[in-house]
Amino acid sequence: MTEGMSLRERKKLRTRHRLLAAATELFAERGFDKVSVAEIAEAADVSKMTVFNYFSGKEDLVLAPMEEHVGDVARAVRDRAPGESALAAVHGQFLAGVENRDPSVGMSDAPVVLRVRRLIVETPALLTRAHAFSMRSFDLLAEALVEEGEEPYIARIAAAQLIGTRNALINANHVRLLAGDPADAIAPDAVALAERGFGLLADGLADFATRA
Amino acid sequence: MTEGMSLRERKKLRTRHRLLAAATELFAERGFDKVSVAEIAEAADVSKMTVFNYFSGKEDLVLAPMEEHVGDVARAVRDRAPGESALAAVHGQFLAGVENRDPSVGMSDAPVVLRVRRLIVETPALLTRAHAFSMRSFDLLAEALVEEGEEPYIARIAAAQLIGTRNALINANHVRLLAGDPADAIAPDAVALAERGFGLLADGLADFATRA
DNA sequence: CCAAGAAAATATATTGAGTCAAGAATTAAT
DNA sequence: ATTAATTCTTGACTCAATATATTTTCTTGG
Repeated sequence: MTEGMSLRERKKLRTRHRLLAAATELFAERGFDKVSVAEIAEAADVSKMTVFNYFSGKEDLVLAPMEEHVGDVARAVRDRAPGESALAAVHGQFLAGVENRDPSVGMSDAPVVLRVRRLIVETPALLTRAHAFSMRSFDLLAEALVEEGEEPYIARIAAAQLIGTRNALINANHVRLLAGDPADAIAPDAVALAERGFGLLADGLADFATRA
Repeated sequence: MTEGMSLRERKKLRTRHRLLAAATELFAERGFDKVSVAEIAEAADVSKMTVFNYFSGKEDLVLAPMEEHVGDVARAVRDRAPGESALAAVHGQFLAGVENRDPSVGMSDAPVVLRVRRLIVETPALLTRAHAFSMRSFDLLAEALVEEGEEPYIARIAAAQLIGTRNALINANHVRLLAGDPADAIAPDAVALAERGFGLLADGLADFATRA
């Protein structure tokens, strides 16, 4: 696993893991805001500055793993089969994630995932940062659509609709997981809600919530 | 305008305006991050703590005026005519804003508005905070839809689609205004793009960006 | 009109996140 | 092995934000 790495690189990786472990431990114990970066540095036996060298902010000590998924949606659209619409690609990628119980679509009930998730929802700074990832996800999707020849402004509108829908679906999963439901119990509902949510997008909101 | 206010209240309002003016001035001159709150306090002839007494953070010195509009969309939906859909209400409210050259839909080319807008887009901290307002806007809209009897998860999905579309339209306006186009020049395009964007939502994305 | 009480502004101190310039350690090249 | 280039680490610093105590300013009942 670490072969082909220089001493420097191996050390770096170990330090990174020490920092993540120390931070998660302390945050889970006392909450995000009640732990200072200095304490984390001390627990991982490095200087405060080194923490910022490895992570671009205190928030990233929690959210770094999530960052790898910002390109998922755009990739799904780029890689879609001939004849498939962007919406179908996004829908399909979501369903695959549900099937795999993937944390990136809010479908893992692993204790460590839930603990981190709980930490995120009850910490405004983390929610904000998580939202920034979603923004990035949106940008990448819009870019992918533009590269396919869609008009930029239209691409951005469609991307907003697709990402917004997906986020709402992920959120619904989080709500249920944090309420204590096991992933296996909510998976069928997640699939059904996705059908309706993306269905709304496919068929239109024209008559939605029409006042009596 | 200020009748019915005690001397204290009038003074308070004036101090608030002094602070906003001083902050905007300094930020425009040297950039958000290069100005300290202490300097703003000094320029407005007030103590540092008073700044935090009037505004909940440095960011609000720029974004406070925007906060008043977080409820606009939800209100438009609540107040819509019988027979009108939620989408039509949001669309209508947007068109009205375009017509009035309202900054809240990105349609004012007043120099001071443009300066603030430029400041926001080039300052990550401000973008983040602005995004939080949009989040609030979304929550309020979802709430309004739930109160009308829509299922909560569906309401949140629809709200995400509506707010996302609207934000993308507003963004398009900002891009063009910052490129130097006058509001009168972009208004017709804004109306046309809204037609297409909300049209996408009304008629569905089913065939959008289908791969050849 | 004035004195007592309420509200607001100020001065000052503390905490904690994030930046910077300079030095220490690792790697690569001669 | 010596040196040069690169990368890591650090201590000292800046600044936002909070907390506390003191002073100034406004209101109001007698």
